[in-house]
Amino acid sequence: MANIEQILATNAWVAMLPAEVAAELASHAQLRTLRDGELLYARGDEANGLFGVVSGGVRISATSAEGKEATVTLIGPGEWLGEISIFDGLPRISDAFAAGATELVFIPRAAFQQLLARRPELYEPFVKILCQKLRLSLAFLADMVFLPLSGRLARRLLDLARDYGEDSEHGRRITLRLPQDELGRMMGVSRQSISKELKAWEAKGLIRIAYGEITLCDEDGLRQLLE
Amino acid sequence: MANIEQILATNAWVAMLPAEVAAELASHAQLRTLRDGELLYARGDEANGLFGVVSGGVRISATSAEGKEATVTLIGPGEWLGEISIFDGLPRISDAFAAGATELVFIPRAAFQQLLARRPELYEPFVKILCQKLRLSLAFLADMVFLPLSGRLARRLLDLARDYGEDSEHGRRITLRLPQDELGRMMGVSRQSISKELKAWEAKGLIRIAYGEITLCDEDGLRQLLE
DNA sequence: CAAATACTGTCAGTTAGTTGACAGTGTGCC
DNA sequence: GGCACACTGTCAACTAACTGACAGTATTTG
Repeated sequence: MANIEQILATNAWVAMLPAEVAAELASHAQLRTLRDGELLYARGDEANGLFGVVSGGVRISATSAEGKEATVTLIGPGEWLGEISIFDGLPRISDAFAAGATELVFIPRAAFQQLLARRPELYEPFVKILCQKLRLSLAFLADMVFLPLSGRLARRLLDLARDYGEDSEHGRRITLRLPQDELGRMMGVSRQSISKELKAWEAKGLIRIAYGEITLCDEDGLRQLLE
Repeated sequence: MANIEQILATNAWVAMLPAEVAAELASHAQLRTLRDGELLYARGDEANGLFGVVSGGVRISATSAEGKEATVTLIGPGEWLGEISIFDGLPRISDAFAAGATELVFIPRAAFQQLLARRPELYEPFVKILCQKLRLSLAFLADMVFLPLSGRLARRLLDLARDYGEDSEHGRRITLRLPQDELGRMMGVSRQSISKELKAWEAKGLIRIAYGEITLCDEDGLRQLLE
């Protein structure tokens, strides 16, 4: 239990809370682990609780009527997921899968709700998270309409490099396993379109492509593609 | 002042609140009116407060680097706008214009924040509104990726007919002024594409087209376009 | 080690949607 | 009534992205 409290304390959002509220939150939290690709929840599931990523990651995705998949976003260490259904009580809107071996903290809905009623300070950080996600999704919508694939892809790679990158010999390397068909699912385009775009950038020296791996050599050059 | 309290009381979200909290909210609210097309706020503005639509409507839109406009959503009577910036304190992310002559209630940010601290019951309805908007925007994103224009347009017309429709001789008429170039801005496509699609539907008897006005004759037929 | 699997590159043919142009029609206003 | 303006319909030329196919390379597994 002390373990969970320490884990939660490292979270930027929880750190905003008064110590005793954080402790109370920790007392209801459980640890969960998932193997790569394991389903955490599916669209339409009842809201069972709130998850915080400790290590690994969670891929949030949607599935079309014909079975095509689109990756909406990746949730990394220190981030939360599942808040929407917790607050409004409606079913999950997306699917969530582990991206790599993943550790999570889980806070059951009932415990969270009771805590929320007793400790309204809890609203503040989680409302900020909701706002952040709303801003991100509106920005993404605007990009969908205004930017061609090249711009959207450049933005996504820059974001991934910031959140999941490490500096290497030739530039910032994205440490995620990132096959081009997964990038296609993130951007809502075909694998072939991604391949063509990346290949053109490699020829210009903007990036380096390896097997399931991308390194950004010229981040400013990529930023110019956003206009 | 009693006037504003009555107006607020008709709002579904405010009705969820204890009477004295609603009264306190009303005591800080002001009435504002806008002419058609008038700017309420612009992207990048400081968050000055929260708005509730009493009559008329507000068009939330985004502008690209090249000056193209996209309509993100319409906010109608009984709905709120501007919550994101109120909760997180960051600048406005979109532009907001009056769609037709519009009456609003305005709650200044400072008053709302103080009230929120004193009356945490206020969080509940507004968090639900945030959740609803997040769900809508995720659903719209999924449609963008999965559905062709025909499906997205059918969905939008059905939604508009539900929110702004009246039953008429030939079916459900959308009472908004709805020129095809505005529909194009809503869907992120050109006016010509909208015209072509609507014309094809009219030929099949699904809709009737008039000057700035659309009537849905066969809503089930339109729903089939969503698969 | 070989075999299986995962990933990348590329091509040809097709399609959905774009822009720009222009004609025609409906509405509101002096 | 007639003019200005807003809105609709349609065309041709173009482009981005799709699908399906196939070859080639890297990595993992038995």
